Amino acid sequence: MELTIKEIALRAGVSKSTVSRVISGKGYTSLEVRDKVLQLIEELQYKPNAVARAMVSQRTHNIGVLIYRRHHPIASHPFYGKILDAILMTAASLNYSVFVTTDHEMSLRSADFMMEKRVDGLILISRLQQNVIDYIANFGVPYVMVNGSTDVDGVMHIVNQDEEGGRMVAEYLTDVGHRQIFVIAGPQTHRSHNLRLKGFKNYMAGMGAPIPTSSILQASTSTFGEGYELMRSHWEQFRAGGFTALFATNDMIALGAMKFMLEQSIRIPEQVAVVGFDDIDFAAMFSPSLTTIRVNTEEMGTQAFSLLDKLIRQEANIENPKQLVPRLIVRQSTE
Amino acid sequence: MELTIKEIALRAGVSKSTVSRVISGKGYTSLEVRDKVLQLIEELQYKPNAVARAMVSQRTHNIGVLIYRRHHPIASHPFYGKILDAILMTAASLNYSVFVTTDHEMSLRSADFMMEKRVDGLILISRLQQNVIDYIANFGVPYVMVNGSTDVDGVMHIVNQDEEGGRMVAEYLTDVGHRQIFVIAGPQTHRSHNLRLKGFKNYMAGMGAPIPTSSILQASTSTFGEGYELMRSHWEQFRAGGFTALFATNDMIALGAMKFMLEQSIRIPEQVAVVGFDDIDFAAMFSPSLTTIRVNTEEMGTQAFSLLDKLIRQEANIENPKQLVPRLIVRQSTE
DNA sequence: TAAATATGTGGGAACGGTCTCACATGAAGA
DNA sequence: TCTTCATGTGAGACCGTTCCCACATATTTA
Repeated sequence: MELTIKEIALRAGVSKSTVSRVISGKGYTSLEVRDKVLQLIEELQYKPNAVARAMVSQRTHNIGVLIYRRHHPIASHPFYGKILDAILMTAASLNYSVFVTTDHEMSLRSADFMMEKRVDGLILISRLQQNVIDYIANFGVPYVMVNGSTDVDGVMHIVNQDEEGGRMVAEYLTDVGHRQIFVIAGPQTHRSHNLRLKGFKNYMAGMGAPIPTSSILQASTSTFGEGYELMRSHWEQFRAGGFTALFATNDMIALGAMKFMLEQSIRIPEQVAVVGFDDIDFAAMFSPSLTTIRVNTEEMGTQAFSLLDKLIRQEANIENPKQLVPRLIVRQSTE
Repeated sequence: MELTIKEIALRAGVSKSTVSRVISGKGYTSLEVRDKVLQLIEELQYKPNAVARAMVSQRTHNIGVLIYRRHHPIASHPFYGKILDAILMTAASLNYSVFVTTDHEMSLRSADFMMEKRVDGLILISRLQQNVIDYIANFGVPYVMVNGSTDVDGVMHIVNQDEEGGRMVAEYLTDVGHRQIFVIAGPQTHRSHNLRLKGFKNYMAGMGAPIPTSSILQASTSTFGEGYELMRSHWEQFRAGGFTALFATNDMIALGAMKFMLEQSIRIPEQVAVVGFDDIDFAAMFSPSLTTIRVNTEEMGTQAFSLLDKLIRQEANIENPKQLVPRLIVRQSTE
């Protein structure tokens, strides 16, 4: 049925051991035999069976990416999708194949599946519950977390310097003269939103212009719709408060808020300056384009995979990853 | 080392055949033995080894998604990413795992890899060259193409009714009074752009208002940047021609063109009405939101996988998929 | 010249499952 | 009572590789 090493061996008049040696390049083979076998492989389009290979080597050279989500699939998510892309690229360059799965929060189904498929390692993106980590750790598969909702002791975690990013926003906005700044903060259940807010607040307090709780709106999801809706319902408060700038802890929220304001013919940045966070593709495309803090998603994906690879290869002295350095990108929404 | 069926059998005091029977539910097993084995499996957290299973069943229950790209990874692409998401969902519900790979045009590296991994089937997204198809077909693996750059004889192809969509745009724009319509057409190398343009032109000609070649701009890529750039370089021509509407054969181009016009303080839709195609998420978020033709990407992904599953299961009488029905979504950019 | 080493090859166990077959036993049908 | 059949179990081949080991032969080294 399937074209096997045995068939090649038969045609070449040698044993399968010899063919195996030619393919792997390990051990001795005469030039004569090598040429013959290689030619046969080319001719018959023989592809080694990675399944059988995994069976004996106990390594599949496959990894799994688990993306946790609340309600919707997010492989196409403007932020997480970028990270995924980088993982895909890096993995391919190191000859790994990648299973991509999304799962409901708390569900172990995907994780289960990946265990059965005997992936060499896992990358966990976004929110991740303790039970999932326990489950995976229990199974003994190496894993790396990317931009998780919380830090977990002993878990390798690739994250951005979110607190520093929040500080940068505050520094920039005050530098260009803003004092009355309104904030829409993403879900408190997520680490990055909390740290961004923290960095921002701390700097402002340090400047002698602390942000009162009343100027901070708590978003329940970090979506465009939520940003739009919160801006709509609080516009009167915003206007009355004499605010000149808005900081949203991610771009999606910022963009949603902007959309509402533009519909009300509020001029950005003249009446309201807006700063987001993430630098998703759409931030630059929006009109006006959005000033934001760029999170190096490509580096996140690359680092996550490289780290996982080290873990898989059981390299010695693996260091905890350094937090990624964010960068302020000034665009039309503030100047 | 690994927890195997043999170990379970040992502890339960039965043979591995019996354990296998309990797990698969095939054949007879006494209630007593069944309970004991099941309890042991639960207790020891035994996960059947899908690799070994694939070895004997000659079915991996894995499929591969190949996304071809020109220059950049596109798992995070606003259009293809949506299709990918739908595939991921559908596949998961049918207990398949999905390898996602992107590759350079013409490269067979990813395809090769998928063959070695012995995927049960392949889904090919976007552009796809004859050589890749030949290569895969030669290997005898079932495959389905989604929104490919060209139709290929005998290849199952999930596509949108692009020509009909183009017609809908023309009908709508003429209905609301536009006669002087400017067009930016995406790359001629892609089937969908050609058909969208064709449907549009045919309707206009039928209305006695044919579109002269001079009002059709040929884009070399279907990107935001290209839309922006083409609009910038041809704005004078546009203005002088007395055009009142713009049709771009996809949303990204349309959005790019809009971005330029908004920067020039051109009012949309009062001065220029704009219609795109695809209905990517950003279309609704942009300000003004974009009137467009919705392509049912979710259905595309779902159909693609369902079809592939039928092919894999060698179901009888598999019909060629029906083209998906597009829908006009009217938004702020035209009214 | 004998022993050690380099070079080349094949046999067969192992990886962790599935599945066919043979073989029990007990109950039902002739 | 003898056959038939449903129920329950275990032995062992097999899937396509890798890799260890045994065994040649040729080439060095002592």
